[in-house]
Amino acid sequence: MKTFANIIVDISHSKLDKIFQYRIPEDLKDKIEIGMIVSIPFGKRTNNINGYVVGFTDEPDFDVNKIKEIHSLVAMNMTIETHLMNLAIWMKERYACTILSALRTLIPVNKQMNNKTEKQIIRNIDTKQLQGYIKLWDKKKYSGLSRAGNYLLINKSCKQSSILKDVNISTSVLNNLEKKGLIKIISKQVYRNPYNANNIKKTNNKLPNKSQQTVIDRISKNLGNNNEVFLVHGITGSGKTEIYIQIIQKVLDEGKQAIVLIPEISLTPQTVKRFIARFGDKVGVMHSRLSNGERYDAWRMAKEGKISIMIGPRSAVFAPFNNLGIIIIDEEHEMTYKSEISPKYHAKEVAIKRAEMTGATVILGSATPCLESYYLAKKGVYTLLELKEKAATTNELNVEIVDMREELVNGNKSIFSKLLKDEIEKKLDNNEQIILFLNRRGYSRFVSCRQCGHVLKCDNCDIPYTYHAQGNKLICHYCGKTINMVSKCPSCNSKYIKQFGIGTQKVEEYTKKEFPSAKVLRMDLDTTTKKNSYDTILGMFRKGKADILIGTQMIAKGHDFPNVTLVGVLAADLSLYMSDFRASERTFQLLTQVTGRAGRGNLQGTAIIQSYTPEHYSIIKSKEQDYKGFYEAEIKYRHLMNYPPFSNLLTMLLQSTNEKQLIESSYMLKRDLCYILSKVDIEVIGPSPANVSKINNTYRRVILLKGNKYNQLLNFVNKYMERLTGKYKDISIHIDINPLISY
DNA sequence: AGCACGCCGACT
DNA sequence: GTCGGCGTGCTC
Repeated sequence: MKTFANIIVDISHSKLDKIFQYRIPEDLKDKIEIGMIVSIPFGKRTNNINGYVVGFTDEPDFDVNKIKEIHSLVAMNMTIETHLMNLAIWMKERYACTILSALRTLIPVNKQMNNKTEKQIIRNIDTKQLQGYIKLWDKKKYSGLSRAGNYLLINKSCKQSSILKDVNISTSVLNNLEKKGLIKIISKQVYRNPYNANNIKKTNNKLPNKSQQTVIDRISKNLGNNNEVFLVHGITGSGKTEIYIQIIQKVLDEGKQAIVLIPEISLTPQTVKRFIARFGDKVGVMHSRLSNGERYDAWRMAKEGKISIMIGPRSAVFAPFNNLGIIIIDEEHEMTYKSEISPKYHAKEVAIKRAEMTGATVILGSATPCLESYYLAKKGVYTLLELKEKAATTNELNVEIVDMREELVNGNKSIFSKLLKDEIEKKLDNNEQIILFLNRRGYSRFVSCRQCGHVLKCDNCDIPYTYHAQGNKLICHYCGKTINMVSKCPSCNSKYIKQFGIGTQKVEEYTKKEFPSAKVLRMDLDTTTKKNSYDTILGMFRKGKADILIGTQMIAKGHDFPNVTLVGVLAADLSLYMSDFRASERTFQLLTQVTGRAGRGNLQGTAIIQSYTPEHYSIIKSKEQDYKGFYEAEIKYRHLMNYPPFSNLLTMLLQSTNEKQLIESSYMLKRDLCYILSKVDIEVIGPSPANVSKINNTYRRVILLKGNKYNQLLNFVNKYMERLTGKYKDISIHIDINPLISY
C-alpha cells in the first residue's frame, strides 16, 4: 500500500512549493508516517536534503523510472494528525504562503529537538550500612565521599545534577560509589517542563455566580456537538478565567483536550498559575522564552497524551492533540495573535478553522473585544455571551477626565493636573499605591532648536531622536542608534536646544521632584532589558516596596495590585492621533485596561485620565466603561470609511535604499495595479511614504488595496504577486493582508 | 536553494 | 583554442 511517498522538500523557494514523489524502501514501509521528516536525494546536489512526508500513493503522477528512493528517516516522532496536515494546506491557501512555511510553523523541528535523558541516582544499601561507610570515610578524611554519603542518607534517590551541585562533588565520586555497589546510576527519559506543578498549591473549582453559571451552561449545552464560536464579553474582574477552567473540566471529563491561548506568557504569569493550580501536571506551557528543547518536549507531551491542556501564545494553537474539545482565546483583541512573519496567520482564524475540522468549540474572551469580533457576534456568526456581574465584590471604579487645555489656561504647565496632584497626595497619605501611565518611553518626544526650529533626527531613519537623561544620550527608537546630546543646534549653531513633550523618564524625574517623600519605580523597555527585571520590578511594587509605579503599556496588562487605588493616565491622546484607522479602538482598549488596574482589592479605586481632546468618544466611553457605546460610535466610522469589518485591506510595503528608484517604481507599480484591478472591485490607494518613511537607511513607501471580499485580495496575490515582484526586483515588496499594524 | 549546462569575452 | 564570467533551467 505504501509504495511511494508524497514529499514537500525542505527548501524555501516558490518553485519548489509542490509535491515530489519518492519510492519507500522496503525496511521503512512499516515505520513511515505522515508528518515525518525524511532524508532524500534531490536534483544534482551531493548532499541529501530533508523533506516532509505529506501523503502516500501507489500510482505516482511522475515517470516511475525517474523516481528516487528515500534515504532514511530523520525525525520519527514528528508524525501529525491528518487534520493538522489539512490545516497546513488551508494555511497555504488562506495566507498565500508556501506549504513548507506552513509545515514549519506546525511541526517544531530543530537540531536541538531531541529527547532528553537525565541521570538518576538510587541508593542501593540501607541507612545502617551507609552510616557505617560514612564513619569509615570520615576517619580517612574522604570528604567528597562523606558529603555524598550524608546527602544520600536524606535523599534515597535524586537527580545526578542535584547531588553534584548541592554537595559540590564531581562525577568521579559517584562512579566510585557505583563501583562499590552502594548506588545505582540510571538514565531516565525526562520532559523539560519549566513550570513545576508541584510548587503550586492546588485549588478546586470555585462556585460560579449567577452570571458565570449562565455562560457556563450556555457553552456546555453545545460542547462537542458542533463547532460553535462563543464571544464572552466580560469586564475586568467578571471572572472569565473561572469560566474557562470549569469548561475545560467538562472537556477533560469527556476525554478531550483543551488549548488556551494567551497574548504573551511572561505578561500573564498569574493566569498560567491559576490553570496549573487547578489542573496540575495535566497542563503544558509554551512561551517565547522556552528553549527549543523545552518547546519540543511540550509538543511531545501533548502528542503522547502526557498533558491534556496546552497554554501558550499563538503558536500553541497547533498543539498536536488528537481529540481536541476546545480552544480558548483570552484577550482575543490583542494583536500578538497575528504572526508578523510569514505565514502571517491570525491565531483566531486558525483556531476557528481547526475547530471546524475537529468539531471543537472556540471561546473568545475579552473585556474590550476587537471590533470585527463583536460585529460578527452581533450578526450571529459567533454566539455573544455577556458577563455583567463582577465576580468578586469590588467597589465601583470612579473615572475622571481632566481637560489639560483648561489646566494650561489656568496657568498649570505641570504634567500633573491639579486633580491628579491632589489625589496622588491623598493616596500617599493613606499609604495606598499609585500607577502613572504614559505610553512613551524615554525622556522627551523630540529635541528641537528654539531659534530655527530644527528637529534632531536620526541619520538612518526618518524619526526624531528621543532624549534619554541616563547618560545624556539621544536614542533612535527604531534602529537604536545612540549619540551624545548636543549643546549647539547642528543647523544654526544656537545653544537654545530644548526637549519637547514627555516620556516616562521625564515623568519619573517630575514625580520625584513633586512628591519627594514617595518611593518611585519605573517600568518600560529601558528598565526591563535585563532578564527577570520585569518580574523584579512588579514583585517589588506588589510587595509595597514603592508607592508609585510609572510605566508604558507593559504595566497595563492583567496585573493584580490590590493596594493600587489610583491610576493616572498622563496623556490619553498619545495613541489617538496615529495614522491608523484602529487608533480609536486601541486607545479605548488601552484606557479601559489601564484604568482597570485601580481598585482591584477591597479599596475604592479612582482613575484620572488627562487629555487634550476629552470630547473624543474613545475617551468618554472608557470613562463610562461603556464598551457598547464605544462600539456603536466606532462601527459607524468604520462603515462610513469602508474600513474592516466592512472591507479587507492589503498593505504593500515597498522598500529600497535608493529613494529615487523607490518613488519611481512605486508610481509605476500603482499604474500596473490600477490596470490589473480595473475589472475587479479593488481600490488602490497611494503610494505614500510609510509612517516611518526611512528605517536604517531603507526608504519605505506603501500602497494600500481595499477590497470587499478577502478572497478578492487573495486571488490577486496568487495570480499577480509573483509577476510583480519579478518585474520590480530593484525594490522589495512585502505584503500583509488585513494588517494589524500600520506601516 | 544548489548545481550543471551553456553561451560569450580575454588570457597563457 | 580554453578558462571562467553568470544567465537559465531543473530538481520526484
